[in-house]
Amino acid sequence: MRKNPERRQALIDAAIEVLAREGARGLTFRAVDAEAAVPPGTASNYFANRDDLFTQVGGRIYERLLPDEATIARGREGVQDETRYTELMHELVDRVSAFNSGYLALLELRLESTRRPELRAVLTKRIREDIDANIGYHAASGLPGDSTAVVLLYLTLNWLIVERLTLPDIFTEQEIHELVDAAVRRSLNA
Amino acid sequence: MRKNPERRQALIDAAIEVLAREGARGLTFRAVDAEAAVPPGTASNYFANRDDLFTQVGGRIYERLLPDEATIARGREGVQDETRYTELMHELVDRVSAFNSGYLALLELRLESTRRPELRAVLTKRIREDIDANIGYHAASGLPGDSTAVVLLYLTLNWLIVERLTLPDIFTEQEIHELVDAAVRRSLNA
DNA sequence: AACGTAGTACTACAGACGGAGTGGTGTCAA
DNA sequence: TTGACACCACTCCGTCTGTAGTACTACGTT
Repeated sequence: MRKNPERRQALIDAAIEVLAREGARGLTFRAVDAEAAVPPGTASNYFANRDDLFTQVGGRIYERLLPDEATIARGREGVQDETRYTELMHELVDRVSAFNSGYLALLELRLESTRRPELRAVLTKRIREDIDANIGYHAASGLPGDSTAVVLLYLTLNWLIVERLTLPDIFTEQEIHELVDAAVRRSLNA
Repeated sequence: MRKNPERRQALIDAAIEVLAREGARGLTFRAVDAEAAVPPGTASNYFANRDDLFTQVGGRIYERLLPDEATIARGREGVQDETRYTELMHELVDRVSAFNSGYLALLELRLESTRRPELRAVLTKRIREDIDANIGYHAASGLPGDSTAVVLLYLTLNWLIVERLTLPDIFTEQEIHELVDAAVRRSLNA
């Protein structure tokens, strides 16, 4: 098991791209090597087996989907009114949709987690933490809406992103924009 | 291309189970033959190639997820008040969650459709029809809530099912029940 | 400055698996 | 007799995992 952290991270990021493009079964050592443009056999040195590969990707994927620290800080300061909150949600949906492969990879991991207990444990922990963090931020902002409202908004926006990424012809960009607006409004006026 | 419709249907239903269990890359002629307990080579006679197999499954999966005609008729008659509507939504979520493999298979198909234009076209058509039908039913029921409210409810319940099926430890059954209640209430009181 | 050692990058390969596709045989009914 | 179909056997091919082993590099020791 090799140690070089940059290389490991590069391999995991490559694995995310492979996951999104080829699906869970397509995530193989060879494919990761090729995507990361390293000699064949390298991934095999960094991950004990495919299970380990999935688990490590599951541990990292969420960090890549979340906004960076600066954005979070900026967001936390600025959320005082509904307009700003709505803007932030649009930003969220756009950012996640823009990191196309990241979100698709997460979906692949979710499906794969029905077959891999270790992966399921990692994902459950990460996502639980994210939901709790969102509830916390919202509570701190002082805006109306209890934790149920936050969770419902989380659910709605997630599937909206799924629709946008997997079947983009179901809703137009215009409709998606309006749906985000409506969802946020509903969440705050409950 | 063989014609026997019962056999074809049995093969497609077997394919749904394989999809849910093994993922999209695991959906092969061999696997379908084995799942349907027919001699190897049979699926290969019924589907021109893997693309065709995916497309035909995509055409059928939605029929299996939707309630049968009788239930729809019963539902359409009975939806006069919020209580009954809420009951129906619980039924919906439970029925879809119960046909576990069907829903997981649909998710696999969605992800696969990013790679297969024909499949994407079939799924887009089916799902568009379903959403429109839901909007129509709701409008006919006379209950409050416009089409946006129906779509938002659709989005929310979909991801709730995803959470329940892929990472069952995120929300307890109790929480899921309450979230369905809250989502329906919010949808009708907008 | 020469040498040794550890850690890592890279290569090569064995062994195995599984899939697509094809051709052929038997059977039954019109 | 002819045609549609179920069933079966077999081949070719690509790719995967896991491992063994070599090459390179950096660094510490003498």
